[in-house]
Amino acid sequence: MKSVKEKPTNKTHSDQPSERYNPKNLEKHWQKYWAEIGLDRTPQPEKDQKRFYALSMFPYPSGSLHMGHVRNYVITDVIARLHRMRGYAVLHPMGWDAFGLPAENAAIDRGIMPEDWTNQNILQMKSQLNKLGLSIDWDREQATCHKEYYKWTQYLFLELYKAGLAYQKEATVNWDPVDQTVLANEQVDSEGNSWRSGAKVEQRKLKQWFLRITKYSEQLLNDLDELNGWPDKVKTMQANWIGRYKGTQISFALSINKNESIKVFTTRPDTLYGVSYIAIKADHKILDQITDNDQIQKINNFRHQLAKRKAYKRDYSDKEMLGIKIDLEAINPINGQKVPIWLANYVLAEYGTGAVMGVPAHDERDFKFANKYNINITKVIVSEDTSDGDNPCFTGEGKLINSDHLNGKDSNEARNLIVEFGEKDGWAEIKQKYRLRDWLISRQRYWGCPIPIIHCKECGVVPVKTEDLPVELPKEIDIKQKGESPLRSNRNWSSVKCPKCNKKAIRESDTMDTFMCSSWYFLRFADPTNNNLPYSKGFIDSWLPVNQYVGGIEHAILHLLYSRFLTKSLKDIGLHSISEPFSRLLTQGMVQGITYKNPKTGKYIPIAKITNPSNPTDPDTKDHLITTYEKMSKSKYNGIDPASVIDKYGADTARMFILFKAPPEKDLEWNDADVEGQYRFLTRIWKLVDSVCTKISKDKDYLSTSKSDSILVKDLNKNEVSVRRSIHSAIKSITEDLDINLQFNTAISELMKLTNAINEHFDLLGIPILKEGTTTLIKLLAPFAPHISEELWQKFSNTESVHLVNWPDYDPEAIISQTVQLVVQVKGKVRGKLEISLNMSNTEIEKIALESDIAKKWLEGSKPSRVIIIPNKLVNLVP
RNA sequence: GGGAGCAUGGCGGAAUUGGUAGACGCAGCGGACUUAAAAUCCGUAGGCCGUAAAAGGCUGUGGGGGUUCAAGUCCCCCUGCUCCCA
Repeated sequence: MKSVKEKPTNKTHSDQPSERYNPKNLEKHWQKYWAEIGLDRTPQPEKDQKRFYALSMFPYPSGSLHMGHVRNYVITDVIARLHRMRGYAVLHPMGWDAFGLPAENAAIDRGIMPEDWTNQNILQMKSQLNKLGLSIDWDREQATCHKEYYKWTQYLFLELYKAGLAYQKEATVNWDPVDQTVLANEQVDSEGNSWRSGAKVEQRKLKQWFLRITKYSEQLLNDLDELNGWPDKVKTMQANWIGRYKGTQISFALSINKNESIKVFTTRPDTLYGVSYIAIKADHKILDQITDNDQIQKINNFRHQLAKRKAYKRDYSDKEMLGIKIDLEAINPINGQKVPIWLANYVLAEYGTGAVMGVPAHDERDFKFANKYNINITKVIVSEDTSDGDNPCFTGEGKLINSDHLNGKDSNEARNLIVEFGEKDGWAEIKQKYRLRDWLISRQRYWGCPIPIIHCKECGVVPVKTEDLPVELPKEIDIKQKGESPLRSNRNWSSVKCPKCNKKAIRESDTMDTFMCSSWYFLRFADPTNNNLPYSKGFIDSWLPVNQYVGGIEHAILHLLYSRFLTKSLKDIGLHSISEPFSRLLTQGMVQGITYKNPKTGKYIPIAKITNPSNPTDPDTKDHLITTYEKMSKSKYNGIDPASVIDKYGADTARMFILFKAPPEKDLEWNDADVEGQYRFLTRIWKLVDSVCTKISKDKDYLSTSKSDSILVKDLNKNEVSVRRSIHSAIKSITEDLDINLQFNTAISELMKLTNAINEHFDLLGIPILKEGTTTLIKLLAPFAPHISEELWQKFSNTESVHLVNWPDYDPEAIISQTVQLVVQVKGKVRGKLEISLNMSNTEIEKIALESDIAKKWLEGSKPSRVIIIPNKLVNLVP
């Protein structure tokens, strides 16, 4: 292995490659060298130096690095390396999203403490990561489970608490009976199952901590417009999640007590004359008006009936509708008619006002409910389209009937009139609502960040004093404890003195949702060792927002929305001045492995058992197998271990493959043959550089005269001009692909084209152009395949790392060709091509085209009626 | 059910945003080197017709229609797939 100082020109002067490409030794060597010169460390930016913050979503330390991680980190590494070469001060850090359930499960299964298990995994993954040659500044590493970090998570929680953004309330929550914990709405799928355990989620009432994200609904929605560097898809998903909608709130007074009213929310006030009942949720506060014991008993029975069903509230659609009529009546404000009030399970408890006006003729759920309980149905809208005239439940818009003085008006007009009248009369109000709910952060688990609160009988909720932070997780813990949080059962830990009155008090035993820990880590990276504050304002304002954030699409809503919320709220608290955390976002696709499945048994077959990949069969049953690409997982036997790929081909090949195979946002199909293709390409570059060095060392003329390498364009031969064009157009397109388009696959294909172009004309090229070509190629390759680039760079007697040299600029003159190909079309069809000189005038082009054999053949002597000319490109003759 | 997106050779994917479809690579085929194989190098390649071979022609970006001198790209309809929300 050569050191940096050795001169490559002293190598064997033979036509044979003097040394074979051996990634294994070479990569280890350069990784060590980069560590020594501190290449990866974030520099103190010089005055006026531009900064660039590249960040991958930090991983959960599961203990093993998978291909999804590799893809993620290689992408940011390419971008980080590019910007370093372009003279930016680059921040490219890494950390660990280290709290969470798997650590507790490991503790339960294997008796290892969550902390030890996590720390071991971090060490292991870090060493795996380092084999990829990622230019990560490990000096800034953070792990959310380390007290140096979670101290500040707690600090931020208290800041939110003081600002009124963290609060506690009794709430119906999603309880996971398997993991014995509460889940956020987002962690429950549409079937009502836990995202983690898969268990059917139950409803329970518990006192829980919430963050008031809804205060920021409007900002979170409106500011999406400013995120030009985000995929539209993610913005749409967030907008839908926040879900702003407009409607009218209408008050229905009670017939027995006009001072009490039920507020309903509707988008269809035009159907107000069609209201035949009011449906309210089973715990609506209007029920306090009921004093009759029989009634109260009836209501309680109904509540029990609902609780037993464990119906998940978002999953009402195909559930049986249940309701009971109660002895209260409401008054329809538009006509003074009395309408019955029903308790109904289809009224969403946490959404809207907890009450709806039942208009069975024009709402499907109301229709279903009214049919079941024989509630009368009044039609008030008729469709103007006669084809759906007989539909008993018409949800569209139309003309009003049975609506007194509004008869004959259309829905839109009627809506406006009713709302206008209601507003004047005081029973209607236009309201903007959001689907977004406050963020439930309480978890009844051990391995999470403790909520720094003390409950005192005298003083109530008391925040832990800042100087007492962090509230550390106790080491002695019975992790297998079920039903109650293990923290609460540890009385040594949970019994404390009240900071205010010094009397006996109890610690909050809930820990925070891990999304809380991961919603601010990108801030800490800018000021990673601050002992007095989570971070200082100056560092945030100068390094953030993150210039390029890269991660999986699965975080499109939760992580990204929470991070935006926290960034905004901490700005309002005054901790920094930025209002959005990530200015540019790339959501990379999955890495999929080839998967063999027996369609009859449904079993997955390991690839090792496939004897004939073109006609795969089940080794046991001999059935023909179906071949697909699916997300890599152990159960499908389709995973590829990054370590084995690096062992065989080197990290550079793995990086090249993963970048070349598909555009970053698309799923990537792992394919061994393509991996070899990338290895071949790197070997081809290796050989090319070797040949150039050999040619130089044999050229006594060149060596003795110490000729300058600068290129005199006028002296170049035709081939040299063409190669020079390839060099400079490669610089142009690769720079644009990396900086603007984030198209790594096309950037690599440009590298291939350049390599091919130099190889093709090799013998006809002078040494200066060969040198320009290969050294430029090496510089352009450097962000993608950093190790081989460094090795090849040093063959040209360079003493500085290739990763510290300037990214090449292209010469616009060099790209221009003096002749261009003119496409000749006749009636829009390509009939031939002509070589013409650059910037020919339209008249000349027309003349040349008309005189050409192509025109003679296809026009058969007739004059074209029209000639369309795109200069330097195309002429279309229309007969 | 609502919303968004996608559909290009045997495969992964390109296409300056309306101007040469299939860049680049993989797999394939033919050849060179080799006793042989691997590796490497050279050539070839959408489909169909045509020819001894060429030349040449037709057709072609899921299907149908439209706008335009010109459509993978824009518009309408249909089919299929994916994602998000119910």
